[in-house]
Amino acid sequence: MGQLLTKERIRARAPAPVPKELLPLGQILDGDCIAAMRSLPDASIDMIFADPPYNLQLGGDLSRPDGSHVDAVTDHWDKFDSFATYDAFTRAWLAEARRILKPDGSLWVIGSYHNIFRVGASLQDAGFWILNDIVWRKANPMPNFKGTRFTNAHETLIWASMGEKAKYTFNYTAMKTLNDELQMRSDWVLPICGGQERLRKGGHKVHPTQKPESLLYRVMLATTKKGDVVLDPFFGTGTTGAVAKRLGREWIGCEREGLYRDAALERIEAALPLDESALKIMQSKRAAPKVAFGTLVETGWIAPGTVLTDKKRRFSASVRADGSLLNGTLTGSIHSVGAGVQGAPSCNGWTFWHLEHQGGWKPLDAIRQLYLLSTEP
Amino acid sequence: MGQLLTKERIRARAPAPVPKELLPLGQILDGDCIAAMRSLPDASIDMIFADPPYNLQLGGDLSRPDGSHVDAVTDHWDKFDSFATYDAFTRAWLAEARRILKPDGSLWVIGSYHNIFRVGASLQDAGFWILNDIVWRKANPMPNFKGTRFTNAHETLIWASMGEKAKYTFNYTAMKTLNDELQMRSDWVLPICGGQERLRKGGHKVHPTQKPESLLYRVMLATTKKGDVVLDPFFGTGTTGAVAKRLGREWIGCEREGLYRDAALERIEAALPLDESALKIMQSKRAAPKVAFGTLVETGWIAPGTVLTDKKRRFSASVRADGSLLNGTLTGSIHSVGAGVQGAPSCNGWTFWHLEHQGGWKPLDAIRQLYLLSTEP
DNA sequence: TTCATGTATGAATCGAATC
DNA sequence: GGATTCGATTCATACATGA
Repeated sequence: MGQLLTKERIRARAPAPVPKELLPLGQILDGDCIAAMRSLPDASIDMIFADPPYNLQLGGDLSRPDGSHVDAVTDHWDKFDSFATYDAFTRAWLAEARRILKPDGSLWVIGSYHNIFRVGASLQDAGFWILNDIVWRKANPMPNFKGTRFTNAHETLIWASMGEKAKYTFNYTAMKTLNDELQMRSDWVLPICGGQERLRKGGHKVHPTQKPESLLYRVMLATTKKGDVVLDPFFGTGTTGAVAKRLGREWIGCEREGLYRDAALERIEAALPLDESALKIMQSKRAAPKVAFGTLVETGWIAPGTVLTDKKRRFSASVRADGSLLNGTLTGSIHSVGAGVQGAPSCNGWTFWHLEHQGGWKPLDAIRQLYLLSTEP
Repeated sequence: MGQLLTKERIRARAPAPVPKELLPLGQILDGDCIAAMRSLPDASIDMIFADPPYNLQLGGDLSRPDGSHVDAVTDHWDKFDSFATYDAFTRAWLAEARRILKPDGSLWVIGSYHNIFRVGASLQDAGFWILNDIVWRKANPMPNFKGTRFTNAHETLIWASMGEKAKYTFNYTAMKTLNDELQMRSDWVLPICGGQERLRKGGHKVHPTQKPESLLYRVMLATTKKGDVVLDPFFGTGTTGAVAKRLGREWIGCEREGLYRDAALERIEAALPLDESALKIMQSKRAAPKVAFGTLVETGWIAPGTVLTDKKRRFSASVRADGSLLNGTLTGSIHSVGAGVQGAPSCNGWTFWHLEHQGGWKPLDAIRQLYLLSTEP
């Protein structure tokens, strides 16, 4: 078993695989992740999922418009002196990760714009070969309260093999099935972790950055086989372990905070392998195609300056560059200006406003339908 | 003009702005982008949009920091050398970009997983401060034909200011309007460039990676003002120039391929600028002319003695002749009394205090809007 | 029980001008 | 340059409360 010299091993000049009995399966290694990984043998892990500190570098306190306080990530483990310090830390854990991964294993890392560019460059430098970058589009992100930037509504994952020519596992058909018979894309719409799933103690969240199980579910289903060994060097409250158990994968974690370790063990203990019907519930729905009026302006379907009227041509308004309408001194969205000219409390601008199109007088909604048709796969 | 020492410039210790007459507006500079940028004065550009080469194999497009040409990378290239060469090239053009950007200017870069992590890390190292990473989610991407990875369905843009404390332009309200009254998020769904928009010659596309105008439209509408100078160091077939002309922004391009320059000039020549009224965008209150509460009292919009309450009528205060409020022994501005009655550290009196107006219960802000409309030219 | 309403909150690099 | 003042700013979801 496993010690025989198979054709594949000879061709790959790979050493004999490490027997699973020598690995601390189903255990959370205490302490610093680099030291913990050092205790593992070479080429023994099938997949690593890493959620390292993001190095957020937050400024002062932040309040919502209603005056309530935003509970930020201020934990000591997210603090680094400089980019150089963070890079050194990143290179160190990536080197250990590379040593313990099998030649046909793969690496996942998740991050935000604060750290992901540094991590991505470092892992390329270390010899990893990027297979995809995946965008987790959050269905329900925190808004930008001060109106100073775009709402930070996504995080980025990198999926990489051991090298340009290295093999890796990708369950293409499973992904296609999960995505209603269309190829799974590099952008995934998933909700953030909350509700029942969020671990709480005394009314407070146990970990500030607990990841949703749906995210790990898709990662593991896509890029590991049943029985594979998955390592998470930043285990936290054990989402990776819980999902691994549910999907019949082996897991190993590294975590230095005792509070997190305890919560994770309790959680994983309670996790049950999923049956088929439960799997279906985990599937993500495809994002409903939603088109903002501004998109039609940006994409040239409706030119700025176009004059819109209502069906009976009693009212008119002109389109501006940002998709707002102008009627005398009245400006705003298609809905608010539609309401304004009628003196109505509200109005569906999509059906209220009309324009000349191909010889006919059509509601905006008809243009939106045409746009949607043109962008369908 | 422009050479006078204004209050603002003295306070900011900024040098005199560069007169636009000294800039090659509406021109495509021939040659290597680094050399071309070197011909531009310091602190003269409001925004840079850069679409650099994505891949090391496109070695022909690369130059060394000294501007000399890098021979095509052939069979013997080594991965480390290639990344290092690409990084050196990136650092070189970023350094020039930084020199010519105004202190309150901003930088946009677009890339894919092949290069964006290296570019992102380099621009952080150069002192740029990332404001957002933006995901361009392609509505109609190329499928993954071999079924070996996830469909690569997005590209990444980075938007960065000149530094952590630097100012920058963000037309928050215009973006919110463009997105049907919801904050614009960091993930943008836009179609790829095709159909009529795609430049072709003899049945073949002129440029392999022509960007859609809708993408540049959103970038420019969000982060530049009318009349701003936009530079594109990798001009290609001139999408940046065409959109700049349409939106009333000035543009400068750098492009070494004569074929692309010719196609770009022809295309931009044909582009039609939007007229003034269509160009107007929704102004945020920050940018709107300020109205003091006292002005509403002075001009009779709100009579001294009027009683204001909060929305739920828990608190009340009366208006005094000088525009101050009175609540028991508490007196002061609409903001400080609003904060005082709630025991809150701060309060926006404009939205907190309400009064009876034309049969309805309206916030002070609504009266301010009416006043502003009445005074508009 | 169901529905309507109110409140809490999530990896956030979140203000600008004047004194 | 630091402190102070003015006043601009939120989306989706979960859950508790009350009708």
